[in-house]
Amino acid sequence: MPRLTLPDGTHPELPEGEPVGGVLGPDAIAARVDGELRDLSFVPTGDVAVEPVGAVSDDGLHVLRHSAAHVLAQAVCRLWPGTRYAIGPAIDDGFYYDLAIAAHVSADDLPRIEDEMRAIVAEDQPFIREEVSRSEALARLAGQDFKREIIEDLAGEEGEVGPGDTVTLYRNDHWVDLCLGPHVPSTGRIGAFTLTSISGAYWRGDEKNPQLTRIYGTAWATRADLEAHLHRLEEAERRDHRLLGRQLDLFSSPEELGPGLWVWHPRGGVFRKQLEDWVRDLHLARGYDLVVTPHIARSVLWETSGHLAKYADNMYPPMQTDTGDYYVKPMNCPFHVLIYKSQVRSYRELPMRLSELGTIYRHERLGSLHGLLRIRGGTQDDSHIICRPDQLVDEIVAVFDLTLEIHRTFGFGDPVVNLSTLPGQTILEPEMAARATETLVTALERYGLPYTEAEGEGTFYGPKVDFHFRDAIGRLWQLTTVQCDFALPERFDMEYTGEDNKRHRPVMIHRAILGTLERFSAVLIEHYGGAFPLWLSPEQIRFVPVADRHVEHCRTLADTSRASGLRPFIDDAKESVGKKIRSAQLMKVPYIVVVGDRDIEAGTYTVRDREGIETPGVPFDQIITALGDEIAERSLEQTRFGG
RNA sequence: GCCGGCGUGGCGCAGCCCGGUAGCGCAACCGACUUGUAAUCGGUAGGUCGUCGGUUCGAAUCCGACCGCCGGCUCCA
Repeated sequence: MPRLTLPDGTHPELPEGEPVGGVLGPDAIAARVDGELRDLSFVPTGDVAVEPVGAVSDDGLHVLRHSAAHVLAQAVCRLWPGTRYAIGPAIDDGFYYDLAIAAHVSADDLPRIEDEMRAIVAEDQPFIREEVSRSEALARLAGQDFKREIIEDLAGEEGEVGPGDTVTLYRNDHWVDLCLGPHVPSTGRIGAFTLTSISGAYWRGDEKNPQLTRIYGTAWATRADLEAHLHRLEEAERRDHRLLGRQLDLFSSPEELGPGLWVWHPRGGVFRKQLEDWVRDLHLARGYDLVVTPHIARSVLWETSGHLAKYADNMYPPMQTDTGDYYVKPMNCPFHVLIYKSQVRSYRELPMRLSELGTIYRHERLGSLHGLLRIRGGTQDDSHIICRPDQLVDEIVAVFDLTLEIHRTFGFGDPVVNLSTLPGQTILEPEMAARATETLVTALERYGLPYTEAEGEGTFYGPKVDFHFRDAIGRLWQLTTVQCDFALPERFDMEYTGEDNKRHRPVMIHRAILGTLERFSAVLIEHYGGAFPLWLSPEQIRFVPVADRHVEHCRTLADTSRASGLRPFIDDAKESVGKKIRSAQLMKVPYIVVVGDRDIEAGTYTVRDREGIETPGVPFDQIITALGDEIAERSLEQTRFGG
């Protein structure tokens, strides 16, 4: 009789041939047996450690969602016999299944599919695991050519599953799928789910392969969890920068401009000025030099840099002119190299930190464009640090430090750091590649940053470290990138004269901390839900005259505010006070001051903040001082005038 | 780029399936009210229905091409 070890330390014995589920209680939907995720129906052959897996755990949700994916495919097969099913994994927050459906199915059909899924859940069909030979699996899944391909591929893999080996099938009712499992014991355990969207996806993600219909859904342990999740989605929708950008009159992308290109309106422009001035000042304070470079350059520059060889797909096509072909820049680095090379450099000049808010154009795939997050024209806070090899680690560590300082200012959570190693296609010699990666690792360890490795995600000229930051509603955004480059100095034959009076090759660090300002602005808008901290707010204080006779007084207040460096606005529309308050709130104006007879007489004012909290009797210079302080501190909280 | 959905005054939408020369709300403008913390009332103006072509006596509506927007195309049974 197998002897079990349960998490509570007890060691019950399990009758021979009995499944582990029997001892795990009613809440378990799966089990962890000696660390492996298993079905409740798993029958141990010897002594094992067993833990119950409940639906609320990460493991449990994964199992639940994977099972829901099966039910989805099963439902579609019931509705449209002849449907071929490909893959249906659990993903973050949900699941999907890729299907070749024997009919044209659109979003309108989702409720129908959902109803069919509910029927299957109501039937409470047991999930039955079977281990069968490959040939039997092929027979059982006759006509399922995607499954056949997977089974045939498995046969080709070394080790684990050789030819003739068994594969696992899961069956509920008469519907069979090739699957490793595990699954919930029966369909009745899939409680709270809903289908969310439908779209196309290629078989195995390759556009040369046939296109399948992908149906997405989400599943949770309880209805309350599902609803909370749907709420989070709504919250994300409310924060959508494309929507807020229009509502707050920040920017737009008129069709005449072209896809992925944006114009910034006055309100967006003043926001960007604040951001840009601050970033530039910060760089100057950290020993960077500001440079300015043009938007286009001759093709020879891009030949030397290697962009034309490796990056041409992402560049706008060349323009022919009387002096040859010119390309619009997709990166700033070659220009900064030219600045470096404008003189003979001494070791004493290094590190040289060249910084620019450089506008670049990339011909991104049409379908990948997305608001300001994925654009074809944008401005990077781009710097290139050119240094001696022995300065490299210190310089990278300094970049990490600046990165964290900048992101703390915006109130992001702790970063998730990735080290991306080189991709297959690179212009680097293997030896240089190894050195570059090693340097980044040393810097990460020196600064004490925990990181995970992402293989092959680096750029064509070097490996990189990326920082992802968590926003106010828990989403991660990749913002900062730091790249270590031994290739461009070589290609451009960059040199400096060393202490030994000999010529040496410098090393280059590419880094963008905010990334693209457009993209970063979008992230900030979503992070703050459009309610910017005062220092970034396009409009900082709005004066609302109660009647026409108060407009003049508002002008005086606004003038004083402006003279103190604030951005005021007077709403003298012929509307009710209530209406004007409402429109100010909708524009997320930080402070509203209603001005009427009472205030003018008293010489003090009532301040209303974004929360709608009103504080009466505040002297005007106190308002000015307080807002000045809030701006100077770049505070993330509004001033409480009540004390 | 590929697949699917969508494209109607500045914005959000109805009308399209079952062709017969466009409608609502907000915003804008004008007028009245002169107002005290999230929408005062009344009126006016504004669209050749993304573009081009086709079918038809007649097209926002049907068909085709193009342009644009949205979602997806990585997470390996």
